[in-house]
Formats: sequence, C-alpha cells, structure tokens
Amino acid sequence: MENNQSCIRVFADKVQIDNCREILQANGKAFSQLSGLLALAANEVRLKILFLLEEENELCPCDLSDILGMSIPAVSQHLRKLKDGNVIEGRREGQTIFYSLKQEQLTLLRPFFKHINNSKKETV
Amino acid sequence: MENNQSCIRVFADKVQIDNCREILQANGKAFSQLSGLLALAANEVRLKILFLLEEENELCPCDLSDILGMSIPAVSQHLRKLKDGNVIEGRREGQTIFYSLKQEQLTLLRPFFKHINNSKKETV
DNA sequence: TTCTTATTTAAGCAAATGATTAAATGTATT
DNA sequence: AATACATTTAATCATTTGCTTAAATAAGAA
Repeated sequence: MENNQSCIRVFADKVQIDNCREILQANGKAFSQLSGLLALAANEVRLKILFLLEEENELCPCDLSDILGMSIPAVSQHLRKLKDGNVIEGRREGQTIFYSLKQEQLTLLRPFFKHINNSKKETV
Repeated sequence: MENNQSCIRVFADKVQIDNCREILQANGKAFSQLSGLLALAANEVRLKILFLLEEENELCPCDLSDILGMSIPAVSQHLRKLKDGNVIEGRREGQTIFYSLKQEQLTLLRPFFKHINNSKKETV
C-alpha cells in the first residue's frame, strides 16, 4: 500500500489524519523499541522469569528449569532473548550463571510485577 | 517434562524453588491474563492503534488504515483482536464504526503511552 | 587428562502470527 | 431494488515463535 488516501469518507478529518501520521513518524523508534520489550514480556514463560527475577534477585537456568517445569534448553533460549533485549544480565559463579534484571528497563516492567502481586492478594 | 527436580546442584535451594513454584501456581491466571494483554500491545501496529486511540479518543478502521498506511482488512483484523481482548470497543454511527479504548485495561496501558510521549519530547 | 555438571547452541518441526486477496455483511443513498 | 461505501470474514501463504533433541562449550573435581 502507498501513502495515498484510501479513506473516501466525507467526514474524514484530513488534519487529524495528518497529525496522527506525524506523531507516528516522530516516534517511530519509540514504538519499535517498546513493542520489542513488550514482545519479550508477552511470552508467559518469560513473564514468569522476569517476575521471579524481581522477587528473588537472581536465579540460574537450572533453578528456573525446576521452577517452571520445563527443559533447560527451553529456559536457556528464553534467557538469551531477554539478555539480547537488554532486560537481564548474567554473572558467572563457577559453572553456574546467575541472571538478574537490569535496571534500565525496570521502570516499564514494574507495573506488571505490581499487577501480579495485587492479584495475588485478591485471589489467595 | 514432569514435576521432578532436574536441578542437581549442591547449592540448589529447595525451599526457594518450592516457594517460587507456589507463587507461580497461585498466580497462574494473572500471568496468563497479563501475558495476553501484553501480546496484544506487543505488536507494533496494535501498539500504534492503542496509542492513537488514547490520543484521539476514537477512530474508525478507515482512518486507521490511512494513518498507518496499511490495508483495511489488516487493520480490521488487528481491531478484532483488540476487541476480543476487551481492550477496545466500537460504537456504530451510520456505516462507520468508531473504536475507542475501554477503561478496564487502561491502568496497565497508560505507562506505555506515557513512555511514548516522553520519548516524543526528547527526540523532536 | 578424564569425568561430571551447568549452560549454550544448532537443527528440525509444529503451531501461531500477520499480511494479501477475494468474497460477504451491513448500512446508507438514489 | 440497485448501487456505493465501510467494515468484516475467510482462505491462503510466508514468516516467526518456541519447543525438542542432540551436539558443543565451559568450568570444576577426581
């Protein structure tokens, strides 16, 4: 599709539409970055991992595998995505690697954690 | 994978692991609901739609098609997902349908919008 | 070095996602 | 009724996602 008007409505507000277009264009980077972060958190397994890291400070793939009840490689691949997305970081201690949340993205993630915790109080 | 311990580390903290498991179990619903909402917002097109609805109050598929520069059916299918997810609602006016954000999920979505708007001020 | 443990990587595959195209629904308007 | 417009739905298809299995790294311990 090209950038031409497909909206033939009499009441189409061209000014509004152009305005919206500009806003999107001006914030293109923000949208893609944010949707990238959301995509990481949108996976239920990764959401749990993030939540657990918030609660426990740090956990290793082996722990997470136990807690989540899924294979180590599966966990490892999720951790890789989170690491690539700059959401978590790992520190090595012997042969085990402890992952923890990075501070950067935490502002955006905290509301999610809070939401989970709130629901906890209600449903228990 | 069964629910048995696969973590053979000497230092595995069984109490911690069981604790985490319980937390996950107690909040299973919250995790799936939240990840569902995040999955809706994680798509860049839908994120833009949500942001635009917040800014403009309501828009029709035709407008959105123009603004986003994509086909009407594509937009319509995104709107359907958002409607199914209880994030937006539509009101009919003649042949055009105006979509707007539902109040319910707004608490969780607002931080995203704020994040976009903040970046706007910085990058312009 | 050899063996075990912790983790990662790679290949393969089924399922989910999102766009396109064409057809179907409603809702005016003539 | 016939036509036009706004929207939705359905079929199709390429891409992405996330798991499994098996192999590869990396770091102790014997």
